[in-house]
Amino acid sequence: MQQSVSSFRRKAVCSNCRLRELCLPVGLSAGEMQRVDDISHLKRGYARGDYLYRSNDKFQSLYAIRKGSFKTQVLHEDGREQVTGFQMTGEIIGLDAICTDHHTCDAVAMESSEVCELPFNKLEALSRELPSLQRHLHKIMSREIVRDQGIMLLLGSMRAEERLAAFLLNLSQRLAARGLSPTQFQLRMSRQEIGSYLGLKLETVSRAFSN
Amino acid sequence: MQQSVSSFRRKAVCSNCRLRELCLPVGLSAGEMQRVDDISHLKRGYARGDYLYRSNDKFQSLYAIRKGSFKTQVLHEDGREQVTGFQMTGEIIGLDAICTDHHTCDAVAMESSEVCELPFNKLEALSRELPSLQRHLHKIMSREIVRDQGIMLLLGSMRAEERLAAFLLNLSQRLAARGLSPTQFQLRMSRQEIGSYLGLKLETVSRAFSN
DNA sequence: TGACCGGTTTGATATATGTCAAAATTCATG
DNA sequence: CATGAATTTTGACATATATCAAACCGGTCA
Repeated sequence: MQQSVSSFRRKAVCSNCRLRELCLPVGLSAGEMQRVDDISHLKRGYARGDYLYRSNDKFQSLYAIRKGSFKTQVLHEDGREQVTGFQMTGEIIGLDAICTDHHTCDAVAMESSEVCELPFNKLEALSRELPSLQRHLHKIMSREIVRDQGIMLLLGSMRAEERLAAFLLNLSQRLAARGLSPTQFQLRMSRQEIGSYLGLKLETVSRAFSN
Repeated sequence: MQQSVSSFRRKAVCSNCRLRELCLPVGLSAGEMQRVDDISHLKRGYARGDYLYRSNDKFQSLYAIRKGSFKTQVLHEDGREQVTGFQMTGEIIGLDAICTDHHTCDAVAMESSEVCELPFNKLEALSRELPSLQRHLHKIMSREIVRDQGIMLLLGSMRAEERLAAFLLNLSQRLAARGLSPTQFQLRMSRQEIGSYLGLKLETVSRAFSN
């Protein structure tokens, strides 16, 4: 298996989720990181189409994506759906649920995926002890707010081609940040899903690609 | 003045900002509330058009709106602007700035307004001591994320009239929650601003109103 | 191999919203 | 109270995107 070496290293320092390698360069010491790891559980075996959580599910945990990718979507009562994001390795999902204690969107795996479950009560308790964890958590939430602002700008004031360009650029940057090729990558999402995310119909997305 | 009685009460229990009356029914004891109040400063005298903060300003504080209302907007380099929200009494703004330590949007007063400044470092320190404050802060951030999801749904999949209806309904609910008339109220924002918020041109907003 | 199936592309046309311009209204100011 | 500026409404028309339909793929499975 291509993972045996890193698995070994993981065993040595991080019995559980190997969160250190996700969640970005955060100013946590090894010991602090270990404590976060101690409260988290690895959950594997999500296949394309599997739900990580559904709207209205009781809120228990945040999830750090360890492998694969997910989409999040909100559903209007009348069946309309809006994809609110595509999340990849190292990103945290579930933040929407804190305010009502229930999830307000669905999270669906887009490929074979694994996550680290982070029980939120424990995370809160730990972040009272560890100021740098506390700060990190706040930054993650704030970053999500800023991301959302960007999407509002996109949906509110860009035309179809610009939206698609912005989307691809964003994807490219996030891939590059993970050491993957920023110029060549496979889109895990359908035209339909991209369209929902960008506020366009799939035909429009398709045409925007052809041009 | 219509405020003299409550001013007196304020003096007695809350020297500073009278935060207890804002920021919603939060599970803080009087003593805890007092401690939050102790770190906050009242800032008054914002007139229509005044900036509370600007994009790229160094992040210092969150602001609880104590009187009046603000709009927040992000600017695209090419001059396009997108209004990302209209905030009223009791709402907290500035959360976007945590992640980069700089504000990512402008906040502009829409009428004569006052805010309580909440220095974020102190707020974080205090929330390490007071779990219920910590939880409250997380809920506020999460609520903002959920609000943004709702706007994405609006911008991504509703037609002009629906957007306007959703906007007015939301406004009405927030006013009602503050004990104001939910059926009759004055719009403090221009057609242009509403349009920017809803991803529409002002003429379209105007027409949607007429129909 | 061939038939099927979901997803995608392409085409023809419809429609919602944008654009530009003028009239109407409201607001500010002297 | 009068004047002009700013905002809003209304109209005629342009256009980007949606809609509907058909053809085109690329993979899966018998």
